[in-house]
Amino acid sequence: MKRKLTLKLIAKELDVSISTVSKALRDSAEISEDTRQKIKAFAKLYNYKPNNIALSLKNRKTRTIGIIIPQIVHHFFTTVIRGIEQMAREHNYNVIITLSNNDFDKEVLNMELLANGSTDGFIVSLAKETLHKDDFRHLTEAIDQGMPVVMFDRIVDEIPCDKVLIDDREGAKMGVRHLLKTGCRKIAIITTEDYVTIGKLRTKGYIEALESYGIKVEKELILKLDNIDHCEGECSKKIKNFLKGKDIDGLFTVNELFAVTAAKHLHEFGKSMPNDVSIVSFSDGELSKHFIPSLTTVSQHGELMGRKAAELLINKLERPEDEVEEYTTAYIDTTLIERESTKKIKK
Amino acid sequence: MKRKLTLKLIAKELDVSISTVSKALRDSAEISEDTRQKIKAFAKLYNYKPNNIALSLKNRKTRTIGIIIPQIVHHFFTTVIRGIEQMAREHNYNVIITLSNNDFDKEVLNMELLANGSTDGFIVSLAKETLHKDDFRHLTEAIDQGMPVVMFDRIVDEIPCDKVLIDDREGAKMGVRHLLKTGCRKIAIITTEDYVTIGKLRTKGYIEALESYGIKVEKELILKLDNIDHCEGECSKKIKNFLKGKDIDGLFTVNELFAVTAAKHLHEFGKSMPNDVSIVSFSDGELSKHFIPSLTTVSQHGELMGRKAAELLINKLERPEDEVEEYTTAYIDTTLIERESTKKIKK
DNA sequence: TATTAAGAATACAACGTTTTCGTAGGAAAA
DNA sequence: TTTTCCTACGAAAACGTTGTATTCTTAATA
Repeated sequence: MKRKLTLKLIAKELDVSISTVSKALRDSAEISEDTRQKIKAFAKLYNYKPNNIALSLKNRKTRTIGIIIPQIVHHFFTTVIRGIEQMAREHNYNVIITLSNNDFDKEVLNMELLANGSTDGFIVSLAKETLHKDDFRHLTEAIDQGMPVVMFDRIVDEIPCDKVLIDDREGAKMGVRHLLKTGCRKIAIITTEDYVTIGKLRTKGYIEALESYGIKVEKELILKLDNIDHCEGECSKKIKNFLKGKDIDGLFTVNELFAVTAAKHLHEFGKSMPNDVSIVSFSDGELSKHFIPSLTTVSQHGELMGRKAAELLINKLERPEDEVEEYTTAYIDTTLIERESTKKIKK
Repeated sequence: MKRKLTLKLIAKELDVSISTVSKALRDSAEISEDTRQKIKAFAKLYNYKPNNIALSLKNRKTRTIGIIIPQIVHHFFTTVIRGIEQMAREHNYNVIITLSNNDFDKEVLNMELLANGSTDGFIVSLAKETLHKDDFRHLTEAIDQGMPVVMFDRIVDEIPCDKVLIDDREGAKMGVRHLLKTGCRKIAIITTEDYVTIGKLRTKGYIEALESYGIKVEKELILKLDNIDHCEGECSKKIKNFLKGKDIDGLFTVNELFAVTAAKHLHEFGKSMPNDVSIVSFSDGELSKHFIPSLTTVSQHGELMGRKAAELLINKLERPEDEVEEYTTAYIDTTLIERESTKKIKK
């Protein structure tokens, strides 16, 4: 197991000083053409690569972005990560990903860990438990220490930092209006409890869409569930009970899982889609695409979101010292993707 | 923006030397009880945390594991990552994830990047292009430099390192035998070209299962496709043509996407599942669970795989210098998950 | 009283870089 | 011959740690 090549070793080998090697490799004019070539040839031959850790220490910069997210198994997050990765790569940054598993303590731990030298800044989507606890000291602390933070998706308004959001209200509105345009008039929604921001906003969009058509919002057509990562047992049962006997012709759900679970139960009740009930779901995933019938969705563009978040962070990281603090909140538009779970719009 | 607290700053503030601070914080007996308490109190008050970068440089250890995978959007990989994360956390290691996007150059780049000080070792699943190119210098180089490498899933035999594999042959065999047990006799397989190891092995398992039932393997019941990340257009068409007019009663596929695409076409052909055709798929994902009918799958336990890979790597990282090199290949068993796409076994 | 031992703190080197400053030696100018 | 100015290189500091070696007190011993 040979040791990694360092400037020191090259210096010793070629009988010059470390500084000379360093300068030669960085093409400094201080070093004669001859020596420079000799050193570069040697370095290339033995495949010298500077040690990033040493560079980080020296520069007090790591060129690394830390991502802190609740769950990687969500397709949405994976697309966001891809977006961040892309943008980071384009600007020569690396990316470290850590998972909070929706656990507050782990989120705090992860941040502290990364804050101690491993990253220049953070891109964060908060754990559910954190939102519940309403405790954001780990975030404010990082910010106080001069670490830029960008929050996305699961954010909290009070924290002074850049934010990237899906335009949830507008998206839900668009989705529900699509149901309305295709002729649905009795539209239910399956959403999350209000403490989950996105659920709240999407519910709002649903209500606004109905109102814009002059349709009265009926409480018993709204089902609020805990936002969990699977929808079996209890959750599935609630949906079943909610749908049973309801004479709806449209259904809007805030995520894919609610949609397919509902579809299953509707199927059991002998209802067909889209003829008896049309479905539109907020979504990020593969499920809707491959489901039979494939689901019309309000698509979230996680990749764009990631790119935007990374862009904001990198801007902050590279702004001159004396620039005034200023925080942006960016909204990522959603797109309606028409598939088989809704009828064609009547012309 | 206040600067991060360092030993030096504490030393200056308390008017002692840096060494004293360092030692006090590490509870060295060299420092008097008094001074120790004073320093620890100060450090705690101002929330001192040692700088990991400096530690890494000093110790020539980062306590970080680098994961290099083709795609994070695959549910399978996300479960593997979770397993690695878990095990790493338990042993006080961090995890850095980078994506190759199935691109050879990016894989090489990523490895070089991480190899230059950022990680102590690697857990790798090779990019498709890398397998195609048959060029593994980046791996052997890392290994030569004393960086332990563990390969999983997409491996290559020649590289001297630990490996973790799904028992693909056995898994496929189990899946196909399940079809046989439920009464299927004319079973097709949709698999990948042989250069993808897992496809090859799963095809082998399929053949062995048939043979164990004394059923002749028919070439026209085997469809080999390029292993791609989506199955639309060309790929979907091939499957359609393959299925058209075939009088099969069972279908085994090496991944979920092939399965649902096939299911769609069978649906179009008016065939019902599982009555006309039963389906078993190798799988890792959510799709099978929520598909209608839900798919019987050979499940892969990515989390276990991740845990095992991390365990092997950490073992290598922490073994004494003089221990003999020895490479393990671990197999992770698969489990058959019965769902609605197959009939009940006749007693 | 002089020597030693202990206890308590500090100095220093090292990890691998980059960069600022310094200087040796030679050529050109005075 | 002396002075000046390049050219080409090297020494040293710094980033934040830690471990070894060293120094400085003070108290105990001969």
